[in-house]
Amino acid sequence: MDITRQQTLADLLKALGEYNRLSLVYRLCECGQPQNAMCLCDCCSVDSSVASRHLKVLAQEGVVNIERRGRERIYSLNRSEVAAKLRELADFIDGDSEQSMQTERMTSNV
Amino acid sequence: MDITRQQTLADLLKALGEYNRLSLVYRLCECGQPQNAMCLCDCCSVDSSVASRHLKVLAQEGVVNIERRGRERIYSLNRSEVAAKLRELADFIDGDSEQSMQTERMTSNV
DNA sequence: GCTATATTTGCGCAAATACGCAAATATAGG
DNA sequence: CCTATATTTGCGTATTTGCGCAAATATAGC
Repeated sequence: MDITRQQTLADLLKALGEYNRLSLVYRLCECGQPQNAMCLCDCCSVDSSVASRHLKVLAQEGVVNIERRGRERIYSLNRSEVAAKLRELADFIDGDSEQSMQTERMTSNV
Repeated sequence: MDITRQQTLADLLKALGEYNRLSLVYRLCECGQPQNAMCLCDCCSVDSSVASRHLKVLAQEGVVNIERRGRERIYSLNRSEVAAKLRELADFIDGDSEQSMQTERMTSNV
């Protein structure tokens, strides 16, 4: 496995793995439409500066897109991309590749 | 969304979102069979104590199972469970539920 | 019991991280 | 230009986190 890809994936998971950031993602997911930061920062009751920083992290990892509209930033979820990456990892762990089949039942080979 | 579940999911993602811990998961995934900690700690070239702690975190989050065998601990991946949780999140983000369809194309409603 | 191996735990340290506040910046709208 | 609103940035702080080393613990095998 590519070391860089592994690091990139770890960064994505880390970005999603913080409670308030995950809350932002959930919020964007549930409300179904792009939101500005003021609106988003309600959902995790933190200072707007904190929300801004969290959203920046999410943007850096490609989780959200930013669209400038006047003095606002409109954030939208990168639904398909993020979902695809998560599924890719799930597939790898699941062992759709060869290595799982010889294992799943071999754990009792003591 | 349940706050506790959200926190649990965040914890899982955080556990996976650290480079060396993700390396351990990859290693367990690729070698296809359970491993002890000595063997695993090679893959991320850290002290065995560090590997032990990382594996403990992964075990707490249900990523790996521990089986005691003599003085060794044999770690195995909880493949299906972890993959299922990742897919669940992917599905949620993807928006298999109602809210996505009105959105995907509405992001251009400026 | 003694020794060797595997793992865990205590400790300290350095770096990263999340946070809030206040100031700075950007821009809409008068 | 002035004001109001939205966002970012600088700064200080408290907490968390990853790490290595050494000591402690557990167990296999003699």
